[in-house]
Amino acid sequence: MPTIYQVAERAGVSLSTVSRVLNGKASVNKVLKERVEKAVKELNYRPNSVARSLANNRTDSVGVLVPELNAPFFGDLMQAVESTLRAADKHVIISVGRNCLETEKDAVEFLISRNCDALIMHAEALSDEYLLELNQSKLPVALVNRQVEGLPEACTSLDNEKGGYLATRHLLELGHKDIAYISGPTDKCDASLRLEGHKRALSEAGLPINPQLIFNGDYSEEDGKIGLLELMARDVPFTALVCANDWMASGAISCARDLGMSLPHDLSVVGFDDVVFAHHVFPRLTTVSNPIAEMAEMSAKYILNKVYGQANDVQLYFEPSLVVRESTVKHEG
Amino acid sequence: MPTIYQVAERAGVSLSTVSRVLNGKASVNKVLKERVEKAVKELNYRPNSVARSLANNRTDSVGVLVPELNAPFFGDLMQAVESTLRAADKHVIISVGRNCLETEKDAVEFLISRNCDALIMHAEALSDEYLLELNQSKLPVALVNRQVEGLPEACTSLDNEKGGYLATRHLLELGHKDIAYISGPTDKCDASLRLEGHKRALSEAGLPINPQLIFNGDYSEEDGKIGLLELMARDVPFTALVCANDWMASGAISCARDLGMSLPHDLSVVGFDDVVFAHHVFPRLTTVSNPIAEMAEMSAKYILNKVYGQANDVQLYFEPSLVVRESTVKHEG
DNA sequence: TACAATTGATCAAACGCTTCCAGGTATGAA
DNA sequence: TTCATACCTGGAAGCGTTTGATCAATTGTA
Repeated sequence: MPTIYQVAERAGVSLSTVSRVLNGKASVNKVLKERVEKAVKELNYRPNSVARSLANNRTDSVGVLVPELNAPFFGDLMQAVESTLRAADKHVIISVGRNCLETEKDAVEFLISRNCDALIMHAEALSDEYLLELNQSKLPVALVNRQVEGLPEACTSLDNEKGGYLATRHLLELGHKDIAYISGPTDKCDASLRLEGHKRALSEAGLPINPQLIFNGDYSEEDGKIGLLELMARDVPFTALVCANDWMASGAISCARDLGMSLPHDLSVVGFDDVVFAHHVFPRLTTVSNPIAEMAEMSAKYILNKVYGQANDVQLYFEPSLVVRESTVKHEG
Repeated sequence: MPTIYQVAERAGVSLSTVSRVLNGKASVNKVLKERVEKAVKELNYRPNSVARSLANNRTDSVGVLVPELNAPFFGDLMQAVESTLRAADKHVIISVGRNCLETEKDAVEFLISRNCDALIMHAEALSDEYLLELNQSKLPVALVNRQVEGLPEACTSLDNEKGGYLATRHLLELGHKDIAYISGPTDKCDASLRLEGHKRALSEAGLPINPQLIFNGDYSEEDGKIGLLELMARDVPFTALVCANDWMASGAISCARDLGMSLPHDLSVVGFDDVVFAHHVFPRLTTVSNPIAEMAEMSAKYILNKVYGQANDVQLYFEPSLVVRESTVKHEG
């Protein structure tokens, strides 16, 4: 591997000059510049990014923390972050948090020890205070799909309340009146907002909110199944079901089918997130789209602005929209 | 951020001593060692990984190249690589290749310029020669799910032929005799081997191989659909269908249903890979499991051995197995 | 007691780059 | 022609480590 010194030697200039040519900051005599460029080509020189980082105190790398890698939702997130950052010649160091406080902290420590210039995270267990302190003391932070008090400009988020509202209103418009709901864990902000939206839609339609028609799940496929069984066991009839994410919707649907129900006629189901398999389930899932890729892209752009002096437009709030497929039909009766 | 020098000062020793304590290589007087450790704690010192890399000529980072991030198959791969490497305190830099020669080369260049110590890749477009040269001249390489001539110990791979064989034999055992096949792109090794396996199963059963029952797809969901339509248009009857991956199987299944067929009775379908959504499709997909996570883990361990002096057992060849779900049934007749 | 052997600590160079500072050259004006 | 100015260029320090060479101290041995 040739060094900058060898380039300088070959071009017959000092290494400061080579450095200047490479970074294009200061102006350099045209003749020398060309000599340097020629030497760079001939030697096939590439700057050593480690040495550069040491001198610069900046690594051009961004840590990314996600709960897991093998889930469609986070795949979309990663994809957006990687391509945005890569286009700016920054690199992405990934780390997984497993949705667990200890692991998330570990992961952050790990990324810090790697001298990342910034962090982009989808962190669910870390507290607001921790994130605030991190952002102040150590390194800039961007949160995807989460609101942290005190970091308004660093957070992208979705109007989850509206999403819940859209899902339920869609069913109401189809004539359903008895609508069950399988919620995500209500200590999580997004889950409780989605539920709020559901309730608002019911209220606006002048319908009562029956707690017997609400089940609290944990966003897992399994809990979609358990939720449906539990709701049916309560013996309050319903013709439609809203699930707070697609996993639970899928679980509920396959459970319903196992019970011998014919979907969507016996039960209309709406999901949330529009993950990749939403159209693989049968009947193809009507769901609320979650623009996670755009949110992730914006988080990346925010970091690009904040840390690397770019000036991208950044949108922080996102609106969900309804994606109507085949899992919902008119209520006859 | 405290430096090693400040630790040395506080502990009243030279910085070389601190370095030795930290790296635990040379022996250090117990008293001094404790003083150093105390100082490290008090200052909350963490070694600067960039400076360390410069001095060591080693970054403790491994580049990972995958075709895409938002696909279940590669999510499993990434997950396995990340956790294996992370446990060894190495970090993972990701880069996407989009299955395109130019982009893959770019991605590799990018990772090289980032001074990775090694590369783990699921590369489909890069030639064997390129990979060989890369491995020899620049940095060690591990290939997941691919065989490269000249790099036997660096490649993990699946017995694709056997996978194709298992899929078709399963259908034969269910009494099917007219079995269609939607292949992946036959210039790809895995696709052509899967097809070989299919043919072997037919031959062993004494059945002819009818080219009219074979369609060449490109592994996309869309081509599953197109393939089924084309096969049906050829007017050679068949009661079962093997698809060379789950995406095409899913496409074929939803197309079949759109045509009014009742699955699995009108058509048994087998997929390949057992990706996460295989059990979301309806009927739940019978498929051939592809132990991509284990292969990825082994690739990571191989790198750990080769570059970082570990001594893990590494398995290079993997056997697929059949996962029977509900998309295949006995042929009546 | 004196010397050899061994242990352990320090010094200083090296890793490859950036950038401040000083000095040199060319340009234009007086 | 001379001097001030602006513009470039080269020298050298510094980024935070690691590590081989060197040297001091301690222990053991004759």
